[in-house]
Amino acid sequence: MTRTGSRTTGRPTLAEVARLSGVSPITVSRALRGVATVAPELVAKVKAAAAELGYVANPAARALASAQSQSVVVLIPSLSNQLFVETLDAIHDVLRPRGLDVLIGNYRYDAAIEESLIRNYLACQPRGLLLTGLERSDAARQMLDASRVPRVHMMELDSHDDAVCVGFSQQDAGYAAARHLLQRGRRRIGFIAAQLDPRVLQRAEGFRRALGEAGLHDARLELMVPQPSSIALGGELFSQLLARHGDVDGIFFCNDDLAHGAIFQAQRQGVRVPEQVAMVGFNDLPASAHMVPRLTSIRTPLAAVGQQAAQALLDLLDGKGRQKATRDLGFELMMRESS
Amino acid sequence: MTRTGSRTTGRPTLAEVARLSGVSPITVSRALRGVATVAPELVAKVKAAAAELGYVANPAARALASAQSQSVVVLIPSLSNQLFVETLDAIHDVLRPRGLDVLIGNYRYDAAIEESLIRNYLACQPRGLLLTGLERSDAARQMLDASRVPRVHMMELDSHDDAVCVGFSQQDAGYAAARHLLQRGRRRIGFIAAQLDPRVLQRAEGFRRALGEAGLHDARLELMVPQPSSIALGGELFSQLLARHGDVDGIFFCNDDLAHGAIFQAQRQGVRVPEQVAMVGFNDLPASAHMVPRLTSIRTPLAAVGQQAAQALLDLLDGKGRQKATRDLGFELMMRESS
DNA sequence: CTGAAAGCGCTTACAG
DNA sequence: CTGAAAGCGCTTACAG
Repeated sequence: MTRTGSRTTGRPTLAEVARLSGVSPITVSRALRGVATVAPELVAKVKAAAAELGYVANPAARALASAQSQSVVVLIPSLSNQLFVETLDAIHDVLRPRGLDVLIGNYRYDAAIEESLIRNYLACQPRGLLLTGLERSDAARQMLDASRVPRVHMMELDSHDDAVCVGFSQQDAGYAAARHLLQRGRRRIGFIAAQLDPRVLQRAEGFRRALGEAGLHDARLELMVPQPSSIALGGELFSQLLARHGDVDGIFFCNDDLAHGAIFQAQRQGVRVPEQVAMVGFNDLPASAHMVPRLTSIRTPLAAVGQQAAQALLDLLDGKGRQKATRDLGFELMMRESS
Repeated sequence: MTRTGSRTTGRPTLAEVARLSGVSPITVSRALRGVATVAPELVAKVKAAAAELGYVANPAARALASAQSQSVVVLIPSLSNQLFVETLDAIHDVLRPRGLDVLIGNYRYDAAIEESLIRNYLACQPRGLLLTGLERSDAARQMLDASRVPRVHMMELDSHDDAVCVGFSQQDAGYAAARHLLQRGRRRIGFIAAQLDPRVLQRAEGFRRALGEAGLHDARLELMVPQPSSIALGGELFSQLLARHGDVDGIFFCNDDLAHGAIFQAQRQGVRVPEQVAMVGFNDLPASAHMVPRLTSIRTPLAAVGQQAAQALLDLLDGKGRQKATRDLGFELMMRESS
C-alpha cells in the first residue's frame, strides 16, 4: 500500500534532464528557473528535455538548498464566517500560479490558538505571512518580528506603525452606516454586535462618532456580546433590544448574519421593517440582497483584500519594497429596502 | 528586507542538538521522532537539549531525506458554497496535530481545473489526498493511480470499485426528501436543482425512485440547470416552475440556498408555504432553521465527513489497512415548518 | 554565459 | 540500543 523504505521518489531528477540535454545540472536549474544568464538555445533544449521526461522540480530539495520554502501562511480568525472564504479564494488565485503553497490557519478568534499556529507555522520557514488585522499577543508579535518573514496585514488599515496593510477603515465604515440611518431621519439608533473582535470594536467607534456628532448617542442602545455572531443570536438580541427600548427606530448590526436573524425575528413578532425599525448590516453577505425586506448593508471588499494582499506580499518577496505600504480598498453602502 | 543569499536558515540544527546532548545526530533524529529503539534516558536528554535550543526539525530536509512530504492535499469543488468549509475545518483539526500541512485546491466544479490541480499538487509528493466524490477526468484518474499516493474519497459512497470512501448515500437522501413530501400528502412534487454535479444527479435519482414507486413521477416538474446554485437562482426557478405548473404542491431543492431564494420569492409573490407549496431543502445550512417559515431540510454530516476522511487517511498512512473501507455517515431529515 | 565543487539538514541502510 | 557513512535533489558561491 504505502511505499516505505525507498530513498528516491522515482521521479526524474535535474541530473537526468541535464544528461538528456547535454548540459550541466546547474544550467538546467538556471534555465528552468528563468535565470537570465542562460543562452536562449540552451534554455530551449533544456525545456524540451524537461518536458520529455515530465520533470518537475522537487520542492523539498529546492527548499533545502535555497533555505526558502514555497509556502505562504494565511491566518484567519474564522472559516465558518463565510467572510474569509472569499478572501482565501482570491489569495489562492494569486499565489498558486506563482508556485506558492497556501497554508491556512484558522484561529477561531482565539489569541492563544493564533500564537500557537504562528509558532508552528514559522517552523516551516514560510516565504511570507498574511495576517488578519494588527492585534495579537505579545509573544506572537515577538516571534513574528524575530522571524523576519515578510508579512501583510489584511482587513484593517494601520494607524501608527509601519505595517503593510490591505483593507479599509472599519471605523469609517461604521460611521457611514450610522450616518445613513441618521439621514433616514432615525433618532433612536441602536447597535447590535457580537464577537467583539478588534474590527467590530472599530466599527462601534465609528458608529459612536456619528451619533455623537448628531448629539444622539445613547449607550443604552448598544447591545454588544462576545459570543460568535450568528443568525440565531441576531434574532435574540433584536428581541431584547426592542423589549428594553421600544422606541428604537434604527439598528446597525456589526455583521449581516445578525441582521438576518433580526429580520426573521421582526417578521415573527410583527415588527415592520423599515417602518418601525430601519436596519443596516455589514459585509453584504449573499443573502442580504434577497431578504424580505432586502437588507441595506455595507459591502466590504473581501475578495479584493485577498487579491491585493497576496499581490503586496509578492511585491515584498520580489524586493519591490513597500512604496504603497497601505492600500485602502474602501467600502460601499448598498442601499436597499430595510432602511 | 528579504534576506537573500544565505544558505542556512539560522535556526538550530539536529547537529547542534546532538552536540549539546552528547549523542550522535541520528540518535537525536530517532529520539525526536519517537522511534522506539532509543534508551529512555537518552530520549529525555535529547528532548531537553532540543527544548533548550528551541529546535524544530527542518521540514524540507526531512522531506528530502525521507522522500516524503508532510502535506496532504484536499480537493474540493467549491469554497463559496459554505458546505465544504465545515469539512475543511474538520480536516485541519485532525491533520495539523499530526504535523501534516493541509493544501487546499478549489476546482470550482471544473474537471479541467481539478486535473491541473492534481498534476501540480502531485509534484509536491503529498503524503495523501482527500478528494470529493468519485468522478473525474480519465487523465486525472490515471495520474492518481500512477502516483500511488493514498487517497480517500469524500461525500459519496462507492458503488463498484474499491475506493476508500467516507460520506453518505446521496441517492438515499434524495429518496428520503421525496418520501417525506409524499407522506405529507403532496402529489404534484417538483424538483429544482442547479450545478448538476454528480452528487446532485444522485439525489435526483433518489427523488425519481420515490415518486416512481408512488406512481407520481412527472418529468415536467423537474427544473434542472447547470449554473451554480444560489439564492437568486432559487427564486427565479421557483417562479418559473409555478408559472408553468400552477398545481405544484411540493418542491425538493437540491441545495438549501435554492430553497431560501424560493421562500423569499414565495413571500414576495404571496404564495403560502407550506399551505400551497411545501418545501424541502438539502444540507441544512445555518439559515434554514431561521427562515420564515423554517425550512425542512436534509442535514448532511459535513464536519463528520471531514473528520472521518482525515482519520481514514491517517489509518492508510499508518498502514492500518482499509478494514472499514467505506464509512456511511448517514443523513437526517430535519422536519420544520416548510413542509 | 557555463560549470565543478560543496553544502543545505535531515534520514536511510548498514554495521556493530 | 547506538553510530559513521552516504545520500536525498536541489542551489549557492566561486571560478573561468
